[in-house]
Amino acid sequence: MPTTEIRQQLEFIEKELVDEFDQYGQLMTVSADTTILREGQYVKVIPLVLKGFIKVYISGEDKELLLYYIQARESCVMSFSAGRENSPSRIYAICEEETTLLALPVEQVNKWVNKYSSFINLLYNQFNLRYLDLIDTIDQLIFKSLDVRLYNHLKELSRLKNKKLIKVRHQQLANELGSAREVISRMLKKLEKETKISQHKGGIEVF
Amino acid sequence: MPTTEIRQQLEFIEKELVDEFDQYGQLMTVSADTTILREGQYVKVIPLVLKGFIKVYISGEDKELLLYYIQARESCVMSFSAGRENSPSRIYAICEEETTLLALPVEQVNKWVNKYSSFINLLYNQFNLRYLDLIDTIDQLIFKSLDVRLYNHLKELSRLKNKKLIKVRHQQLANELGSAREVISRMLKKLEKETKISQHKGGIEVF
DNA sequence: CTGATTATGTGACTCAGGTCACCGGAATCT
DNA sequence: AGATTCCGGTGACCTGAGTCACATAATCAG
Repeated sequence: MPTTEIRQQLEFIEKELVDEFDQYGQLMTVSADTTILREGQYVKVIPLVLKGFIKVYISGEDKELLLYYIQARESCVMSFSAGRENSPSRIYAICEEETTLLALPVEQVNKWVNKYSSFINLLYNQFNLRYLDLIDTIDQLIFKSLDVRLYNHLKELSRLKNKKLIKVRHQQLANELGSAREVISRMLKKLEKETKISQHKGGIEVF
Repeated sequence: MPTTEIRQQLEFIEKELVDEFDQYGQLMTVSADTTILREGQYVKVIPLVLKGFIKVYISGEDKELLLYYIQARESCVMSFSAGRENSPSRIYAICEEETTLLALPVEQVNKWVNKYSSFINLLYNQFNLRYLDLIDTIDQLIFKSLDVRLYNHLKELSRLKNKKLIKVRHQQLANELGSAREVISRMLKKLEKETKISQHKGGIEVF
């Protein structure tokens, strides 16, 4: 990713700060299906996603649950506060597609917070986003039935990848929703009958 | 609550900042069973709890779910970022007991963030706490069965009120866990059989 | 093309937890 | 004291969703 393109991506951040990003941050490209953070690990960088996205989830024995996605121009601020407190991660983070991100060292971020007033706005904004994501996840878990959750998830995937046709295994959907494959297959059929989606060999189409 | 006592409570915050709290913050005592924030409302102050605690929950049609408690010396930072973004609250906040808190105006907090470096640590710390609370809630919802959740909740209540004997209605426990009264009654019986708790007229005793 | 792997479909069963209807006792009211 | 309301207990039943055991497809490697 050429520097000019990055600058363009980050035009919502003041120029001097982007200069510092250049100097202290590490630009990295993560290949598809790479786990970048595991439960129990300690974080010392905060990622700023430039291209692609990061999927964040929790995992228990033989089951997992999607928490949220971090998209381009967003950041995993929670890893930041965890890093500062030196508390281990409770979550897993994986890049499903090739993803470009800027890894910013926690100590530098600390300094920037004091130096650039716009930066702190960015952080708060991100805190708020994540918080709302989690609230939404909880809301769906407790108030919505699985078919609704599945449909919402498909819409989210469609939005995220900016495609109508989603190429994804039933098993993966099951994992993301903390359910079982057979159940998802059945629900997909049901959603198809309700003409909310349609399945063909290419993938699932969301209406 | 006399000023000296408040100072004592806040000794972990630098003196000059507490002076500013004095000047700009509003000390208030909220009587028991008062809702201080509803879904859809906009927040313009951030509360710092001095005594008692705030219960935070979400509510759907005919069902609700406890998210977390805000104890003494903690703050509802999420309302802070929401206030800044001017996004409406997704949660409800209620004081079940008489609670003393210091209401700090969002604009002032913004200034203090730049002025007092220790303050920002406090904020991050709180962000992290809330984040972990939510993750834990989700974790329990998806990975634990109701009896375990109930037991954990009772332990939490016991810890929070610093009492072995908890005076609480079955109906309220049901609300907090997003379940039904009959179910909770049954589970309490079960927990009693397993000698994890015992019920008498005074309330529930947690071992 | 063929056999092997991987993905999906489906019926039968189980089970946690929610719902309903109702009861009896405790507390509160008048 | 008698009535009323609140709270907890209990059995019968229902339902969403997970599990098991297979049956088909679809895809892939050689």
